[in-house]
Amino acid sequence: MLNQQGSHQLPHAVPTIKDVAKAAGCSTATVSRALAAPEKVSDATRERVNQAIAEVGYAPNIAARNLRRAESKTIVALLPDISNPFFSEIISGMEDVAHQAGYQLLIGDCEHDPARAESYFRLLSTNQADGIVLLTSEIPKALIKRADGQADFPLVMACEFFSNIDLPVIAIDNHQASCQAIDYLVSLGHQRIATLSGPANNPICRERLRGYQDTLSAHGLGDKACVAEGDFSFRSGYQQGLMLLDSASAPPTAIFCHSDEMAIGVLKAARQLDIAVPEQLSVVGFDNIGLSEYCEPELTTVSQPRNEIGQQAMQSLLHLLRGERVIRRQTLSSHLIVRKSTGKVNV
Amino acid sequence: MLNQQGSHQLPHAVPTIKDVAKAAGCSTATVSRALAAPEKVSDATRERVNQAIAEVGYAPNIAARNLRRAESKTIVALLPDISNPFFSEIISGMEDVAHQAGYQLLIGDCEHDPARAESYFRLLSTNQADGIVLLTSEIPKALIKRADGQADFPLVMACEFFSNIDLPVIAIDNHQASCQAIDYLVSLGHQRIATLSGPANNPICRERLRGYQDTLSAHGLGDKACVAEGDFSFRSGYQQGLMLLDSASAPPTAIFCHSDEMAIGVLKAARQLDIAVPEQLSVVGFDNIGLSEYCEPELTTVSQPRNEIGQQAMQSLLHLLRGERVIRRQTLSSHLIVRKSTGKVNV
DNA sequence: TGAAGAGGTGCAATGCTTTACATCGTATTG
DNA sequence: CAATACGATGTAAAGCATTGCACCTCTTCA
Repeated sequence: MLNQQGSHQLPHAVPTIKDVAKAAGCSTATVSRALAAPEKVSDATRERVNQAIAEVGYAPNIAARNLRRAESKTIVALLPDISNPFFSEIISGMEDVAHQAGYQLLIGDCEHDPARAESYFRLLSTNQADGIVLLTSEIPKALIKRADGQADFPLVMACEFFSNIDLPVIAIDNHQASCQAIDYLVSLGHQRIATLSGPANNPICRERLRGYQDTLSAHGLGDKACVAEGDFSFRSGYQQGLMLLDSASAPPTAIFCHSDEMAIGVLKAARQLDIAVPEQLSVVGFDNIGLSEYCEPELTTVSQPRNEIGQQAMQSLLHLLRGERVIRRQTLSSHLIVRKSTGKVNV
Repeated sequence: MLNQQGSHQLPHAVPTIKDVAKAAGCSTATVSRALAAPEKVSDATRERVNQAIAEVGYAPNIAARNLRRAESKTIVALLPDISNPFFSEIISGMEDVAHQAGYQLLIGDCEHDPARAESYFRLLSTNQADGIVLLTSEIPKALIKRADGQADFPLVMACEFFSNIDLPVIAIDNHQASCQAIDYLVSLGHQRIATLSGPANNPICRERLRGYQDTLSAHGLGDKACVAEGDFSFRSGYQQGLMLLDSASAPPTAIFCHSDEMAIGVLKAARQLDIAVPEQLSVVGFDNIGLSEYCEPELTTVSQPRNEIGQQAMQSLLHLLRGERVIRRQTLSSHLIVRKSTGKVNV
């Protein structure tokens, strides 16, 4: 009876591998092989199978395949906040590599909410995802330890990292990038250099702050450090910018910001206070987002190879999934792009 | 033998519904029901099942569920370009509604490449996605007609639409939004008003252009129309801005742009040509992206209720998936936000 | 008291693909 | 020519959850 079904199928029934097998006059195993491992099938058969596939309009049911193979061919990219333009090119890099390898990318926006992060992690245990690229350190750490065996948990971090959990990390050297930016400001004659940091508990911000302190100290300016804390957004840049610049006693002549968005917020604060950039204030951003070339003045900023970070991160994760060993730390190079928001100090 | 497996399972084998059934002393059917339809199971049993689930650490295998139920609980959001900040809040709105209904959102970035779009559409026929929210009209139209029966193909459009294909659409009234912007510019005394449009074959741009023409004509300025074409990007705004403003014969005193990014590009062009905004040139953008409050000068722009558009679009798609009828056209209201990039004309 | 109904549960088929193992025929080798 | 090997294909058993149907027990009502 089962074998007869084909003949009374509803007109729009979705064709399965059985229909193809029947049309090609072979078994389902052969069809499956013709698709998954063409070299295991004779030329003639392969040809017939391909024709049959076209004829019946077959597309494999991926849920069935996933079930059988116990994989999902899906990777989750976990972001702190999708509206941050910094991530779009990283995603693009990840997507390229993932697609090439036959994987899908599921973008998970945590919106700074641990519950969301948890829900994305749950995809791993329900076989809905094979691995995760983590682009934020703002998640409950318990998730990582709990989730599976320690060793080869399919998880890599990009850009960010945890100070106390050992995971493969693909990122720039934030300490060095920061040193370079501060060095440059010092070379322009600045002495009162403030930093507008991201969240203080964020490891990459800590590294950047270390670089800041170290460089100031190296130039004998260690006691002039001045740090404000923001959250990477326009708004916090604007608010903290007002605060830093409006202080009665000697305001900074340069501000190093941990994101371009905050830097642009600072530019707005400066305009509002009638402080000319770069004549009276130098501003340095971080990330080189598209906008940084179009704001006024164009922004001096630290550029990260975002596309490459995305690609490498995905590459590493794929290695992990194949059971291969993976380099624990891949450091890509950043560089300072000098535009028009920085200038010699005006005494 | 099969039934014994439990006792020689590897320590890390993933528990299945069978393990739960065994631990709870009932059948798998009961476990399944306890999860999917708790009211069909006695209180005592439900309690035992829940305990058993916790005990063995069970999580349902979603691939198996999807296979059996012939659904994926996944919705694709198809974007023209993920790096465009305009979309992030729409995505956020869609995600909220989708999650609430137990669906996942898969973000598909077409990158203006028809092949990519096609690959996302293919997810429908392979049971990897249940429906699509289309946020771009830049895809091969054949995809839509081919994909399935005409009637209730699970597809809705948001923001954009096709001129010749009837699909549920959730969007603002672009014609009216455009009229409002131009009216405002005319009320400031502008006569030479140019439009920097998005791609000319884009239906929403056409609507906006119609609004532009209609409003000019209504004010007896029909012959002063001047249209340039961009692609929504900073860069094209900058380039076309230079072109419009640098022309020898009477340059426009106002430019209405079809995206905030282009408007910001125009601002840069104006700066470069030493044209003061808003004293010598008024600029209006479209979309009210976060940045528009932080550029110099702050941008007058048309605001779309992006979050709401996303929510409604997802809501409509879910209706469609439940087989319910759906309103063909939902028009949400936009409004003009006046900031500092527009002013009275200076003769 | 008997019949009908309702609530709770289990059995087993089903969804579709993959793959270990068996089979068959032909080619190769000693 | 016999023995072996190999290539091509088929058979059937997973993989896991869901659900139609059957069954049992206990009420409830006539």
